[in-house]
Amino acid sequence: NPQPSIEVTPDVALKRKQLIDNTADDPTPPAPAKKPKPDPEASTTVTPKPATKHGSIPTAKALSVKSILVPRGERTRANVGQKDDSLLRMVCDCSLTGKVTELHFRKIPHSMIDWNSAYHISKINAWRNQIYGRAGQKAKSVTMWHELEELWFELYFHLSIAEARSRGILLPTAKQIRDAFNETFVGQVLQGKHGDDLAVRTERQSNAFASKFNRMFPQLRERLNKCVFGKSGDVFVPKISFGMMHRYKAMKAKLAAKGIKNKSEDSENTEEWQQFLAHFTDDKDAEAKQETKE
DNA sequence: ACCACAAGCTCATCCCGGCT
DNA sequence: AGCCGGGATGAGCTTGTGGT
Repeated sequence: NPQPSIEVTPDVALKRKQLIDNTADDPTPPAPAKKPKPDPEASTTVTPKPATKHGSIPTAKALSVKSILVPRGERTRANVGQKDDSLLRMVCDCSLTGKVTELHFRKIPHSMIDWNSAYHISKINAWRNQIYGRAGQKAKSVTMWHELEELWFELYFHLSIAEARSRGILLPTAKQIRDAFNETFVGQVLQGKHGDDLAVRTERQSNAFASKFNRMFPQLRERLNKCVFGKSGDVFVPKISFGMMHRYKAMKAKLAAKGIKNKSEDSENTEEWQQFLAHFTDDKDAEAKQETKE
């Protein structure tokens, strides 16, 4: 998969380093180039407005003046084995000016497109779907996971582990966990990164919930499984309040500030962590204060 | 329940026209 | 020419779905 030689000045080359990977005419799958993942705190709900923003808070002007290229007609997609050159262009109306713009698929030279190649078809659809999506013609909507929701998962494991160490418990079913989660979050208005109010939380459905749940904190899950192995008892579902989540978040921040390696998954042995957990659930007063502060 | 993949989201960069 | 601002575009990631 040789890089094409593109003549550019060094600084341009630098700026383009990402782009070069995919301006390549070579239409074979590129090697999965990894890059450090950004702060995953993002949590937004799909809105009909265009999602593109800069890091800073967008000005009212920027929001209201935004124009969108709206593709004409229904969503259509390319299918393997069905040649259709018309899918390589999209006629769009500019939502502001009404100007007509025709966008063209550029990823693969048209003469090289193999309509029997699943990879090529997928590239064409990725391009088309991106344009549809920007115009608000979504195929599905997504509610990003909020930091507090992820903290909930983390606490679920920590509290269950602590409980399993003190007595025999039975792990709840996926549905029981989800019900507890939804009971906590549904109807809540959480705040985004910039303190903005997000849309009211709605129920997380079983498949999506399980999908997320199973991806989170594999080490903690493993530890919990070890803790309950060979024992039995009542089903235990920890009760997790927003006050607990906030205090847990604060504690993590404190540890991080002290330079303590703060993968909570590894932190069971730190003294502070032990102490924190010990007073975590019975410290109702502190919690009540926390909650009223919100 | 798990896995593969489609679709969504954010961010960075490219691109281009207008202005100085 | 160089700067600026905003639209266009793609990468790289997350989330949700559907088949098995």
